[in-house]
Amino acid sequence: MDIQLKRGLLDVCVLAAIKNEESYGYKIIKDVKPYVELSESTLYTILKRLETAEMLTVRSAEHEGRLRKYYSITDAGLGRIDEFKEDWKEIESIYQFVAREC
Amino acid sequence: MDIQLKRGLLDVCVLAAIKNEESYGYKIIKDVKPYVELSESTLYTILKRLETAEMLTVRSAEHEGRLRKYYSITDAGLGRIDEFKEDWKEIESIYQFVAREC
DNA sequence: CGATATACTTCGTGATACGATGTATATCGT
DNA sequence: ACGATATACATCGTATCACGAAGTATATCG
Repeated sequence: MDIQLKRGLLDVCVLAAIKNEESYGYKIIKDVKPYVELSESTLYTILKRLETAEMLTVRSAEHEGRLRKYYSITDAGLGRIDEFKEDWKEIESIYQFVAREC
Repeated sequence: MDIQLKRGLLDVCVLAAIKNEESYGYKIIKDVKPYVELSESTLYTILKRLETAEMLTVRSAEHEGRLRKYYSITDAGLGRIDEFKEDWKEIESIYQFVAREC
């Protein structure tokens, strides 16, 4: 998919991936993969950004000798998803405008 | 609407605005306005980019003493719109993923 | 005659997706 | 026993891009 099109979709995809239960980097990538391709460098950039924006919280825990950082969504994160749903109406009308035959 | 979300949508909106008949900057902004807000500086950047990518062609003509640059879509431009329609299927599935309740 | 609309242009800035690269451990197959 | 692969997180540099600000210039309307 077009890179530019992914912008604005990725943040919200990551939030959706931790919406129901906390998750960690590698799992998020796998969960999101069926919908969008997401590289590790991109994901960790996004996670840091969302953390700064207080849309998620982090806790570190050891899992089988390896460190894992578990991410949980906050109310602000849930609010971000709601905003996206609002924006979706506009996006759909844009699609109609672009795809219309005449 | 979220700026990041607009990326990838704007190019295609501009192409859609000249899809059926040639148009010019000021008119494109007005035609697209009901769907997305688009500033002049953004539009002219986009027009230049699309021209470089050979998705549109330009001709200059005088109109009531003022210069106007008329833009027409090319086959590559029409192809770009088709690509967007393809991407749309993915975008919709992303929306389902993000907006699902569970 | 000033405000507003039309019309195009350039510059600088901030946001951001991604490839490349690096570190480190666990598991699986042969 | 050992190499490949999967798991897991991190950093850096680059290219792309939307936008506000500011500028130039003419036409129209009240």
